[in-house]
Amino acid sequence: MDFDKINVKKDPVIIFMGTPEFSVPILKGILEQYKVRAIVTQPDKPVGRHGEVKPTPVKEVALENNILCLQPNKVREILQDINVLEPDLIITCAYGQILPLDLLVIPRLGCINVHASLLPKLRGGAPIHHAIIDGYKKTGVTIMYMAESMDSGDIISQKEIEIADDDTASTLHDKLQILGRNLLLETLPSILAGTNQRIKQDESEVTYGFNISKEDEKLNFDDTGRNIVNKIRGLNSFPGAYCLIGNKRLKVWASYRTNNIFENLRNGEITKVYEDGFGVKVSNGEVVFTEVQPEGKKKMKAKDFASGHNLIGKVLK
RNA sequence: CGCGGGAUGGAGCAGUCCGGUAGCUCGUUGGGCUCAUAACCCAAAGGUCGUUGGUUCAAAUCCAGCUCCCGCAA
Repeated sequence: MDFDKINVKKDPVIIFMGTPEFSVPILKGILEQYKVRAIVTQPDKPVGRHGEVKPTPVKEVALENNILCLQPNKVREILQDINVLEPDLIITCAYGQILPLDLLVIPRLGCINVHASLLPKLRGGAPIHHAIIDGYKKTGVTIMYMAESMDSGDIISQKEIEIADDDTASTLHDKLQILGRNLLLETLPSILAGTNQRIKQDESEVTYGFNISKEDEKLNFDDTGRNIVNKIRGLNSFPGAYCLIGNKRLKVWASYRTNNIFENLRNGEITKVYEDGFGVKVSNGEVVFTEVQPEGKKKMKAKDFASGHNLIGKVLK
């Protein structure tokens, strides 16, 4: 039988590249409607306290669905394999490595990426965290073509979302992964048909949200209450913001700011113990910690922490 | 065998080095004070000190093993 003559649409050959939890709903969304020829993800790495080697969340989906899974240390190592598969389209989402130009030019329809911000805002590896830390009022997801320099490619489609005052990086992450899945599924037909739009990024509007560094996780009580609270919720629930009490780390998981002024206290000094936590003096007022976690302990209500420690007069750093 | 902290009434902690009556800040319950209160005062209940074994006249405490929890680093 000659399949070309009975008008059977050939499935596009799609390769998916992604790694963390964020990519999973997006990959699953694709799998509901399309075939995926191969999945590329980061190598299994030792994770956790005992160095257990665990597959990446994306690899688990590949295994469940019996899809070819490649885990090169460097993408360059699998250029040949990708070439052989003759992909029509490569879809990436939080893969974790820069794709070389040699790879970008392989698929007939190009390489597209699902990025968790409204590009050109927040290019980089941690757009969700930075959207909150940097005090953005809204963010979103972008489907774009991939270019050689990071997150600079032409925009295909975008969807916007408000950042709520009680959003954390974690809740925003969950909202954006759903938004990203929906937007990708809406956009894919036009991409596969070659009818999608393609908009250049406005370079004058570019901001960055690079990966979180150790220094980013440390609270600075000379900063404003607003910035401190944003940092705390922007790093919840991973990796967490911390400060030092004595020489021990204290992670801070939740907080709010007040307008109370304590002029004769130093920045970082405990102000008061309240019903729902304890206050810390900051440059322009006070931040009340409501959930904390000392080294070696579980998360606890800040009020409970205060019960077991005499905090008045202590200074956090 | 990566480094380290921890397990003590319902919660958070002290006590362990140097063995000898179970302590602190809260919470809960009852009572009192008050126009009133999440404030204050008084009282009560609630713990075989993670687990197993050892040493001892005597173990939360010393010794050995085990289980579970967590921080750092990757």
